[in-house]
Amino acid sequence: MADRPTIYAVAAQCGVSTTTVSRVMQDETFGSERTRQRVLATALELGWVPNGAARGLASRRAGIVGLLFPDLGEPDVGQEESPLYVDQVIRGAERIATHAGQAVLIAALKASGGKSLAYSVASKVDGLVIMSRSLADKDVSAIARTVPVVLLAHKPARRSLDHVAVDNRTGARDVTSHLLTAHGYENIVFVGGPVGSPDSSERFAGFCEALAQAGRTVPAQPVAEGGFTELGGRAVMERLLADGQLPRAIVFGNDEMAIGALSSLKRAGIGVPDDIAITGFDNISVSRHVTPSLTTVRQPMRELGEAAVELLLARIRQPDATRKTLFLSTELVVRGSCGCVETPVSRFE
Amino acid sequence: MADRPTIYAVAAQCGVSTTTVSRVMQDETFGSERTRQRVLATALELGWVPNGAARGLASRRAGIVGLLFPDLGEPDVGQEESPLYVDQVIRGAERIATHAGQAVLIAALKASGGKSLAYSVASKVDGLVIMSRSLADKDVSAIARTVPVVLLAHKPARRSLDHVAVDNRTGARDVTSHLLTAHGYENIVFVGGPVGSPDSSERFAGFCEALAQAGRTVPAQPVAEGGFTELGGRAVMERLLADGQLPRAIVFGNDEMAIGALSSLKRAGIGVPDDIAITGFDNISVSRHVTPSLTTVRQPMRELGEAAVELLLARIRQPDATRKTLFLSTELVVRGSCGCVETPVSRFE
DNA sequence: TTGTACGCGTTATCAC
DNA sequence: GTGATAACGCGTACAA
Repeated sequence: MADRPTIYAVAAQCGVSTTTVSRVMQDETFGSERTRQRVLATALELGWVPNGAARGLASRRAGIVGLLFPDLGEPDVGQEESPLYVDQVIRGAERIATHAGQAVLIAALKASGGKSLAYSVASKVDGLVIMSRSLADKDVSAIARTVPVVLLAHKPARRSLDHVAVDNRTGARDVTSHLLTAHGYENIVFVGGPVGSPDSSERFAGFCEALAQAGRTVPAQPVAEGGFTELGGRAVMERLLADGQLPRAIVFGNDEMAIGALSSLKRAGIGVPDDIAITGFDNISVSRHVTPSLTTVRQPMRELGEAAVELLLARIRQPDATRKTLFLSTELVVRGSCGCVETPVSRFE
Repeated sequence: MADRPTIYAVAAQCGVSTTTVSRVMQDETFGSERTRQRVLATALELGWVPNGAARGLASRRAGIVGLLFPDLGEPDVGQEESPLYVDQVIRGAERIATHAGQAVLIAALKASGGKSLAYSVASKVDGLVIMSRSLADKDVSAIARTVPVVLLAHKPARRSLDHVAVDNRTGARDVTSHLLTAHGYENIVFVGGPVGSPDSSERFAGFCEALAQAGRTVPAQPVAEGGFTELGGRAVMERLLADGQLPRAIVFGNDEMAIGALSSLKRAGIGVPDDIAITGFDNISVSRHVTPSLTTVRQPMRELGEAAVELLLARIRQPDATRKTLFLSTELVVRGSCGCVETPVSRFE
């Protein structure tokens, strides 16, 4: 561990210049076969590995891409087996980066104080993928001035940054169309998230598109807003129940709200999907386990990670290319709450 | 993006030496308040961030720890939501490292060709956590000569490397004791994994300990070997069924085998747990969803990641401290297959 | 408290 | 095909 050998030692040992050693290490096809073998052999003999920092300094390339994501707080002991969507993104990013010979530096940013960590990471990498809600906009901007940045699932970026996001609109359209086409429900409504949420309005737009496509009346706005929370979904459902005018189906803006609604309906003795059909959005892990299991829309998190790194690598190669925005398709996950026959959790064989 | 400013630019701009700038960036309490503020202000103004590579080269510290894990191959489309245990390890490692101001570099190593990536990562970090089956032993040794290494869940390390692993023996003892104490089963047998697997023999040893503790006859060896696969578990079960001498309970060396056995029993019309009780080991994600749900032993993957990085940081601080091996406790996961009342998957509220 | 000057280990730019 | 040498940007003895 002490005194690691340097390129000088290797060069001296086998009687060539450091230049030659350096080139042999980088270029698979450099020099005469004899020189190559000699260099490689002594490197192995001395146990020499090129120093990453020195390499990075001289070549101005770290060979590392960074991934910043929001820290969701202390791990929830009971829930710790639930697949966090961030994990999927990490795996996707790792896959593409490795393929391109880049390593991946990851950092979970806490809501407070993640800032310095973010700058620290930024100084060590050739480029950065920043996930939504990891970092304040101004810090993102500052960092983006020092290193290429790709935004992941951020709200529509005003800046000139590359951006990868999910096609919320089509996802919502698909699930709504399913309700319309496969089940022929007449009275379908949409429950949105927080007012002003871009995700929510995109999903509402998709909902409307499906309705229009089917020749139905298109509402001007969501029938209610549930704030994207389970509690909010329950509150909305209680109100709808009180009104006494239940629709035949409800498209919720996300899974949490749908699950909240499910609990209200259960308590009220209303059957799902027989009396009313319910759908969500996101495909969070509990959606599969509620009763009935929730029909929803899956976000392709792994693919998001992959696409983000691909975009980033392209940007690193061509810093002046025009900014790109990529929308990935969602996938309809049909389960029981829409009225389809529930496929049981797969057992064996 | 072009021509990032250097420490010289900042020093010149605010009329101090580079030393002062450097110190202000590292030491929260350096210099007069006035100087500090001036430096910080111009750094912000110029958008200067200390170059990570230069820093690493000069200080001989990268501020990065690496994590090498085996690449499980192409993601399985259907299964992609299953929480991979590696993800848990990553999160644990990330948590501790971040806390210590270190970033985490991750790399999935393919069975073939992961070697060069491993060396590349090794050259960029201050230390490395290497998970079991990521890398050939000789490469681990070679890397360990250039940078501190902690082995994670490796088979008992012959080398003088720090090592974190799971206490298989106690886990197996716990689950066996549960069968003995909580249910009072008389005839209990153990089905092992591949012959020669250290994990399998440790678990068998724990099984025997529990038996001995309860004053039962201790077998010399497992009643059968199922190779740690679902198919193997099924084969073993078929044979036991053919013999006609069913034990009252079977402790399987891992979940896969237990699940294979479950399917055989179902087909044979034997009731679990009423006719025969079954337990597994590992707590893989499907264990929760089979019928009956599988009583098993959870391996604390997140804690493994945390412990490994803690050990690594200690090792980096004190390269010459004596080698440490850490065994983490497992956790008994009681579900339905042992005969306990099955707790339903938690719904809402 | 602050500044000078050297070294960290490699790559890149020229020469040969 | 190969070699000398100047960057690369920062940390840090040492000096002031």
